[in-house]
Amino acid sequence: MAEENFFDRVYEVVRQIPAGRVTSYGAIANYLGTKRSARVVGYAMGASGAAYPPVPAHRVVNSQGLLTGKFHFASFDLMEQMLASEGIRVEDNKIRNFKEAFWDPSIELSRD
DNA sequence: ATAATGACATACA
DNA sequence: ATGTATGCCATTA
Repeated sequence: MAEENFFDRVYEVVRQIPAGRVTSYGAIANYLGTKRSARVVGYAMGASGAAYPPVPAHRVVNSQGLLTGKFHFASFDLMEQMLASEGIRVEDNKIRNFKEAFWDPSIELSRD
């Protein structure tokens, strides 16, 4: 078994994302202290399919609010479908109210 | 151990 | 604003 410690960190944070909110890979990486490893966060998401409990990877987008990982889901529409189902407005693979729906772990999880 | 890849981010033209 | 280029960190081959 590989050291999924880092992945576990990512999963744990992503799991704390409340419904109707989204965050960016960089924000998660920043919260973990490895803000440079935003790519690794995305990589961890790819392995999230083998993680349990499953993580709401659909709530994780890039800094532009773009659904870059939708092509990695079971179905392309699945990601935006989930987001739309939680109140997230998605237009052209991008989150419209991204600024409103953005959820920063380093802030939200930092409130005592 | 080295090289290549990747669901990102930032900088520059 | 858009496209190209480079950097970063962890995983896989």
